[in-house]
Amino acid sequence: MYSTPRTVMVRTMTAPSLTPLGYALLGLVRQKPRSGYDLRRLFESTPMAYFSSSPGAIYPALGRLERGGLVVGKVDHRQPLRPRRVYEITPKGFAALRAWVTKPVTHEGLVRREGEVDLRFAFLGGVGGPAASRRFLESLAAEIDAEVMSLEQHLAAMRATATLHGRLALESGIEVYRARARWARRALRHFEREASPRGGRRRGRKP
Amino acid sequence: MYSTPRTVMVRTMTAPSLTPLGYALLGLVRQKPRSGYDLRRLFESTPMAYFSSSPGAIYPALGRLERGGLVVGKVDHRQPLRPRRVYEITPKGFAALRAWVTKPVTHEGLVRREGEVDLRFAFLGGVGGPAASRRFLESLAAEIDAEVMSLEQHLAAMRATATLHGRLALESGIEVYRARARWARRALRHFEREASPRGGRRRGRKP
DNA sequence: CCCCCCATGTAACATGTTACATGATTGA
DNA sequence: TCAATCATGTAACATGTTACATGGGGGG
Repeated sequence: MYSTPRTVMVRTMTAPSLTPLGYALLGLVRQKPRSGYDLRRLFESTPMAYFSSSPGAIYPALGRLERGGLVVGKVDHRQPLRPRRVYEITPKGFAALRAWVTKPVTHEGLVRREGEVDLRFAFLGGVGGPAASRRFLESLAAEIDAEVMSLEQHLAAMRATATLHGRLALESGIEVYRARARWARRALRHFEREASPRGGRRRGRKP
Repeated sequence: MYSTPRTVMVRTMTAPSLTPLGYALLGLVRQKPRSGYDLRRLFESTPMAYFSSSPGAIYPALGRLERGGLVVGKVDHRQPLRPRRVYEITPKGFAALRAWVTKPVTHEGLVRREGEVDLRFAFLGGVGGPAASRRFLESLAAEIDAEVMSLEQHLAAMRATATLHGRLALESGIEVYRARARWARRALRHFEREASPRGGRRRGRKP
């Protein structure tokens, strides 16, 4: 039914494969050191509200990142209030973030896990150069095109049988993907100017 | 931090509040009686692939629906193969589905829980009349407009400070919402023709 | 005196993921 | 006999949700 991998031996030593929340925290901590409370407010007051600001999600997730060696927490006593634990990213954490952010967009990543693509792109600025952005946007546009074609075939096939609402819902999905493809191709132009492989101005790499 | 409801006494006897998967199964079983295996194939081979086809998700979820009295499973021995459990929706299940599908779109439902809105609309055809579709699409368009305005304010506020990638990611989100609003207003026209409160042709209500 | 803000955490619970188990029939 | 298809299920595990706990400082 679902693809059953025959190879079970590999046991990739590397990627511990975080949850979306884990990567979100990692990417935000890379931008600048932040406490759990900082992150909670961020999830409350910005478009990142896709993630829950609940302490029962964030504090355990930060603990996992720290146990995995991807961030380190340092206690900050300077405030008169209760001491804060401020987290910074480690080289290992930076490597994990870059690996996640720079991998090409897949069908799976586009269709399941909503929001992941945008999040990866938003963090790409800090960890990859313009070439990485180009690769990302090109693979995104290609995956979207494939998905749109697949959805259009479905729409044509169901045209006779399905209900009005079913067809309309599918058309909504198609148009959302079309809008994203247009955005990807427009964004691509921002990175094509600086196409020289090593020259030109480049964006910062590390914080 | 998050809104703490003061009223704890209510304990609404009614809505057991299913997960998205629970509602998806309920809506599909309403269309016609289906087995767990039917539903798995559906999640594999259609744009509903947003949901996992894994048996470890679907069979327990069907069991919960049945224990809650929202569906009933009947064993089908007609096939020469292993007997199938075919589920049908109950009146209670139909009521729960209609309650979920007809409630107005909220900010929460639009921004968190991706895909919920489209799913609710797709199922609305079977359980509500054109007036319900109109109400749904109008509340959806209004919520999207509000969200777009909020995102645009954020974009303007971050214009100076944020990175190129952050701004572009936000623009992607805005354009996706705009595409959805255009769709909602176009879909609305499908239901405004038959605007007479009780007359005109009407869509089927029950299976 | 009480409540709100800052700030961190934990416990119980429900759910989805991954992997495994079972079992009959059909076709190579 | 082996593999594939039909068809249902369970067990271990990680994670998010909800609600509760704690504790100091400032303002009305």
